[in-house]
Amino acid sequence: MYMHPLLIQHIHALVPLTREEEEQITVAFHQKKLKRRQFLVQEGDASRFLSFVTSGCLRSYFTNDNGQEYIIQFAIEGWWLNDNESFLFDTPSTFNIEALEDTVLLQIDKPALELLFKNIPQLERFFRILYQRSFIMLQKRVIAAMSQTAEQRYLDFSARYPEIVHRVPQYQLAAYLGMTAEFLSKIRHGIAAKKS
Amino acid sequence: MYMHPLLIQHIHALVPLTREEEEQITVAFHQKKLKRRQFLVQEGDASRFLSFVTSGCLRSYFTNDNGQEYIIQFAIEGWWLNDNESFLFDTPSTFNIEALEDTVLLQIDKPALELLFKNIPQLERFFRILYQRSFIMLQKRVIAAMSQTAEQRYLDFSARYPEIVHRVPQYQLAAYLGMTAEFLSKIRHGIAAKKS
DNA sequence: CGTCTATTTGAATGTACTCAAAAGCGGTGG
DNA sequence: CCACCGCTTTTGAGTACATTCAAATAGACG
Repeated sequence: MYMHPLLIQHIHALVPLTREEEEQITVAFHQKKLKRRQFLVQEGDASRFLSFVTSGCLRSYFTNDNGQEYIIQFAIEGWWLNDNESFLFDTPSTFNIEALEDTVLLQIDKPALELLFKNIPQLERFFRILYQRSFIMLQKRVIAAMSQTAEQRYLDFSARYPEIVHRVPQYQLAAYLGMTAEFLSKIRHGIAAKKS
Repeated sequence: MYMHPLLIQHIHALVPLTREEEEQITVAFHQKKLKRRQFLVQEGDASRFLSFVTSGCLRSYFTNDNGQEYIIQFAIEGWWLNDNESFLFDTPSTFNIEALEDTVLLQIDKPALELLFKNIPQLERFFRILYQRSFIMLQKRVIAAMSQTAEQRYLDFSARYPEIVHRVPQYQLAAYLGMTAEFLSKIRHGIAAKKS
């Protein structure tokens, strides 16, 4: 069975793996394809799988009582995503994950992952480092949300993730950055005016 | 040498440990005491130690170009803290950690921690789970910062962490919640008025 | 008690939001 | 190839939430 090499590359970049371990990891994951606008997880579902994106683009978001959507994360090739709380504690998912493009994922469920952890301590280490890094990134996002204006947040994000900016619709970028679509439009207008 | 049992209890709550492993962990940490207002880390320092609080209270915060302070985290008994980015990547710290009360910590440096990870795979698992949970909490904080009013954030925090609310000065709570001290005062005034 | 720090109060201001409507854009079918 | 439809982005006016600055008041600690 063909399996995309990106996953092993990705893990191997942080921890050493033997050929046999690579093989064990590879067979533990299965592939899943999603069409654009298809949901991977919907609010209320159990998020049974941890997913790694090999191609495409998704968003995870939650909807508040007023029906307003807030995007928690975008994920493109080489990114992991799932509802961690649902996956870790076996609770219903509090948010939705939707494909923004046709997407291919590699998935693993919790029992299979626990088995891998047992056989391959290096994998536990990999995820320790991965979550530690994610933690650092999220702290930066909290600081940005608290201390920066909407324009600064947009400029910083554009500089850091230009690829995502041109792949997702503008109103979803606004929902990620914590502002309204109208206001982001005005910010962009303002920036364009300054340049000339 | 006396060592506070809270650390081992804390780890043991998530992963099993043998007596020997407990002993190994215990001797790897050393105790550090801080007086109120003393700094554990200052911006620009290398954050060489990972710290676990056995008593007292600290804050980690960063200062922006205008001199305004934003609190990233409070830590009381049973909490970990450090500048993860500085610790993980050996870069200068971007924020400060200050004791808000007389405080006792257990500390470990990176080489000693790596040695423990090598000898005790369960400890790597412990930190994987710890960072995963921290990640979940931070995602919630991002969502709160984006989607809730200042009053809602204050009420939610008060309900979840009443102990911290009464231990730290109000202006620092404001700096954690992402609002000015003046506005938090007005919020509290408004809530008191509603109740009567 | 006096000094320093923290909290409260008020007025003016600013940043971002809401609502409404118009304009732009991309795909689809005639 | 053009016309239409739905979705996205833009524009504008009015408003709300939160900030800034200044000053008064309250509290804590030596």
